[in-house]
Amino acid sequence: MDNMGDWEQKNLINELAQGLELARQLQIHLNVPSSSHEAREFLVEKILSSYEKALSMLNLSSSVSEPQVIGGAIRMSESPPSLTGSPRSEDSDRELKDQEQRDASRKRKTLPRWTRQVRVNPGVGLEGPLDDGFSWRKYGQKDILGAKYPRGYYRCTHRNVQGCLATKQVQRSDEDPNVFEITYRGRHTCAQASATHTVPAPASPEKHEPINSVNPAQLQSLQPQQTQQLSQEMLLNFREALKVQTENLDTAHHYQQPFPSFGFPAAASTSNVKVENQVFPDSLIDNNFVGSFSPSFMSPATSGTNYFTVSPTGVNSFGSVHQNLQTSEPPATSTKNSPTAALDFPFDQDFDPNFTFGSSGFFP
DNA sequence: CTAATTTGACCGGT
DNA sequence: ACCGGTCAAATTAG
Repeated sequence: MDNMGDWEQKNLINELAQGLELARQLQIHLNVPSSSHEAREFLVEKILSSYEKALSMLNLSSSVSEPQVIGGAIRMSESPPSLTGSPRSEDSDRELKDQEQRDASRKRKTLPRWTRQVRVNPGVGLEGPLDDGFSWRKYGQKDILGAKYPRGYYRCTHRNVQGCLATKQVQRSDEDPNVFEITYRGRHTCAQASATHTVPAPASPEKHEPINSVNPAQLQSLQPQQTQQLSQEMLLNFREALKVQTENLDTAHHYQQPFPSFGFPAAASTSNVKVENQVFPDSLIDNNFVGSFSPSFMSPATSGTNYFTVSPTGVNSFGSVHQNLQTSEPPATSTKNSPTAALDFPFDQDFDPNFTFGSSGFFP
């Protein structure tokens, strides 16, 4: 438990320390009226980058779901690692489609799935969910029985290109238009830096390598053995550093997940994270399934939803407040329309981008 | 023009 | 058969 962990640990400490230092600088900048917006934003970007990397290193993936499996039964559509689009015939002729790629690979069981309940504040100017920079593309919408609002289905934009299997579902609460349930499923395997992640790499006159662009080949060749297993002290320190309070909520059964969700835009007041179903890697070949460090600081006995509340000390409002929330009824266009909310969250379970450090990159 | 969304049908598990 | 999830043609947006 300490072989390659040291290296990761070191990097993580370094990353967090860097984030801390950057945050201090940002604080200083905030007190100085002569500081430019660019400088501040730059610092924010750097901080974000640091924390994101740290989180990636932490490789959030819980193990040991519950004794009782919550009807997982998630069928995966065909997602062959190769070939192009498969023009499947549809409604007209169902005779010809049978055995082909329909059943391509059914080894996929249940993907890890976790749900966040987001509550947005209507009072603030820009309410509405955040956009973490992931590119989502809506591919469906369904009316759910018993729910007033339909559920939107989103998938990663780069699924066809890179085979990113990440999807999410967004459902609005029945009565509170400010509460959304976002269920994420699968992990991003694509290069997902888009929105406000543009680390310009200030002073590194060495090489000019693409920082954000990740080669799919690189991603695929990433060995799923590099992020995991940190000492408990590490995690504790990390958690304390983020000043995250974890409170136990009721709700029947859901495993807790160490998601130190800090720094949401002012809109998101509370984020509720609950893991519905966690699956251990079946064959370890699919994605970067690594996971399984056991977060011992979380009380395993308390099975329930956990709220991560960010203490309003100093950490808040990171990221950009892009919103994509439309809550209105079109006049009378088509049959039935429904509000669509697109939410995004900055964290995944584990993501291992290239290890190119933005600025203070040191390499072994 | 391309790309994303809309929307009804289809599919598979329960 | 029902219900949730997905596909893809049609439509709309950029």
